Amino acid sequence: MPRDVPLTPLEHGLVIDRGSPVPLYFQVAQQLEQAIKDGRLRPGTRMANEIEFAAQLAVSRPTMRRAMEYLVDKGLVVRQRGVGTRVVSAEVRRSLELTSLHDDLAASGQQPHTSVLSLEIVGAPDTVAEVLGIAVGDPVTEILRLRSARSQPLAHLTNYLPADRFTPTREALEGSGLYALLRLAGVHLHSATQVIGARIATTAEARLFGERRGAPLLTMQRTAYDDRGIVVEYGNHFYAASHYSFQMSLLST
Amino acid sequence: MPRDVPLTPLEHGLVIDRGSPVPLYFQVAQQLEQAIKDGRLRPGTRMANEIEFAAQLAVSRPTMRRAMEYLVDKGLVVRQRGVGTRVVSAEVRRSLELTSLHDDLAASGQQPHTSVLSLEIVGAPDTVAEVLGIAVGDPVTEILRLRSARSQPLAHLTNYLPADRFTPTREALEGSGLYALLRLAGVHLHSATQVIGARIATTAEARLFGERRGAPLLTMQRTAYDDRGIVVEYGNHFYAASHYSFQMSLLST
DNA sequence: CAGTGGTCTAGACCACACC
DNA sequence: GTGTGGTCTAGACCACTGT
Repeated sequence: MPRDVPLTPLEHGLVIDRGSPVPLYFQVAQQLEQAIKDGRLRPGTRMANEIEFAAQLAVSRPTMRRAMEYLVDKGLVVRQRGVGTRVVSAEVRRSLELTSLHDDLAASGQQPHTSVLSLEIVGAPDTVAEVLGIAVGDPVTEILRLRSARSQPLAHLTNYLPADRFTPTREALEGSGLYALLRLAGVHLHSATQVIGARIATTAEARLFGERRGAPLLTMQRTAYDDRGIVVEYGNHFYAASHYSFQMSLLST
Repeated sequence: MPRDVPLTPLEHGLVIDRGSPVPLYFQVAQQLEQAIKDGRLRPGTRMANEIEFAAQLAVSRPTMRRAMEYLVDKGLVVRQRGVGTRVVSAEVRRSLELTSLHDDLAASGQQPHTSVLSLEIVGAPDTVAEVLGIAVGDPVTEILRLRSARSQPLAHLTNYLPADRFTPTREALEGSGLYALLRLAGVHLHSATQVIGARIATTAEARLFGERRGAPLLTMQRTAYDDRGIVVEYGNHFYAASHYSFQMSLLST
């Protein structure tokens, strides 16, 4: 009788709306996710098995199963055959709430301010042309931005986009992140690769951040791809290491 | 008739073995993955729809579907309702072959060499105790390693593990990565969080890498969690920025 | 042994994209 | 329209874990 801890009965207030366009599995998954996040399903508790859940919610087992898989993919729950399903610890959950492809700074909750230093269409320099897969001199949108938090400049961002594709306005760029704007413009982001390194600031770079020459900088180059494998954006950024670091979380396998 | 490009017929030599303990969906998924990776399914080609695939392989549609979802999750394929399934471009695919939670250096194919500088059980210093969730002074395994590639030292790795859990041998550590050893020891890794930053090397640190004081260092702190939310490992590392950078890829959403 | 999650089937209907 | 992927059902059997 593996009821070491009493099962979590379904009646945690889950309701499903069969008239909604939202898929059933997603309705269930989201409500369970919320229940975990606000503590109604406590860390370490065993959940009822999927058959029982399915029966009580009057959905089929595959549908219930899909909801569970969603939680597993999000790292909120661990399943073991023959054992059951448990909610992960609060600490792990907190650590997983960090983002990755999202705008770096927005997540850190420091109300960042972005000023556009420059926004123009230029001929692609050779390194940019190579990355974007276009010819040297082809028109690209070049965006230079300075990000600050608590009026301390933290990051200098340089981005290149193929000019024919989409060119944001200054105002839009000050209001939201580049990725959000791309999504609004109907670009289907697929994936990105990035390289993070470090180097020493030049005098001019250090001055940007109110530091001295020789200060450590974090650097990041990122290339973002489209659904169709086309490069959407190339970014070359540097950050004041004394005020900024990259935080990320990883799920196993 | 949306057959802009002739569908990829099933007969790319896929075979399934119903006697195998390997799940059907996985057999199919792996063979398709292989076909994409070695070019038999070329980038941009449309694949036959899942009904056709299922019929030709004599599996049910949900099973075929699950194989497709595996490819989507790996970023190898893009699906659009009403349109079809296409293989992503070769460039995107290559960019996605980079790892994340795996051993950093192993993937870069530089045949790294690891020397164990020190391996002992010590009382937990306060920061370590806090991260591992144990009391200050409790026994922890402390591992100091130096990683080199092409006989150039690149990284200084410091790890702490709860001593009661698992203590690797020197020999094992020189042969394989810490994470591989943990897995062999039956530890179910769940997730990890890491922080990447930069700073300036002290004289002693610089000497390790054959550099001068003031050289830029990349730093990384990582905390890895168990299935059950217990901290398995805490690492505090620094890297010679002139010879090392972190490369990673991200899948959208 | 009983209980759990993991796999698989053979259907069905729906939502969306394109012509 | 037609064709595609997205959702959903109601069963079945298997594999693993624990007692």
